[in-house]
Amino acid sequence: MQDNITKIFKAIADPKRREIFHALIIASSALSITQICGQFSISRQGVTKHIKTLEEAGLVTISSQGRERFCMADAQPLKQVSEWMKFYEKFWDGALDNLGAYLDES
Amino acid sequence: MQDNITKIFKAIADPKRREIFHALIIASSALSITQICGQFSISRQGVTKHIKTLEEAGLVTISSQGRERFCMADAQPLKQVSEWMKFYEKFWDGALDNLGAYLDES
DNA sequence: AAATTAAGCAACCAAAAAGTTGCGTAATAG
DNA sequence: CTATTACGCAACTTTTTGGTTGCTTAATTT
Repeated sequence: MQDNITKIFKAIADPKRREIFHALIIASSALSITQICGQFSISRQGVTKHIKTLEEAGLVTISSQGRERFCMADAQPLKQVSEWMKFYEKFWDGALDNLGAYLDES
Repeated sequence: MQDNITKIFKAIADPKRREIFHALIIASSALSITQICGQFSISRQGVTKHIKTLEEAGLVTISSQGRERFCMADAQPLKQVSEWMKFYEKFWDGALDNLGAYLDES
């Protein structure tokens, strides 16, 4: 499909997916699909699709128990985003000065 | 359209746009649309559209000079991404321990 | 055993996104 | 003045995305 970091970026680019991810992060336990549905105004299948996207990005892990599928957020992949951004931080504010710093270190 | 941070996320979610942004960041001067085109295998209009998306996210600023439009990257909006991520950093590695830290500070 | 519940799958739909081509126009070069 | 260049605009195509509904299956309840 697309490379890993693109999957992560795309996953968090959607506001509803960010909401779902957030809900899972702050949940005290893993949540089933139905439990997640309860918090949002979209259909179960809609939620399922978002969860799948998040899962493929590694931002959600799922463990099946009986007929239920419990979802847990995993923030780890966001490290990759952080890594990606590290390069560009040099260019925040007073781009020219920091560009100098960048050139120095290379 | 959509809120500001979503625009930023969406802008950088596309790999070609990340490439263009990168090319602009490391360029020693502002680049015209045509100059940017030279580095990528899509049509000029394709580039123009990507530039527009980046511009709307605040990641590119444009100054017109005669018939040319010179583009410059601005990394500043990425700060917002960094801000957004700050919350989730607590949950990297050993989620449980860090969750404790999060609960303490709230 | 029958009814209910949790969820997957597939098909479908509408809107957005990524990209193209064609044409017009204003600035610059010859 | 003419030719060329840099670009915007508009229309159009294809893919992707966000979302839906209907149906099925497998676990649970009652």
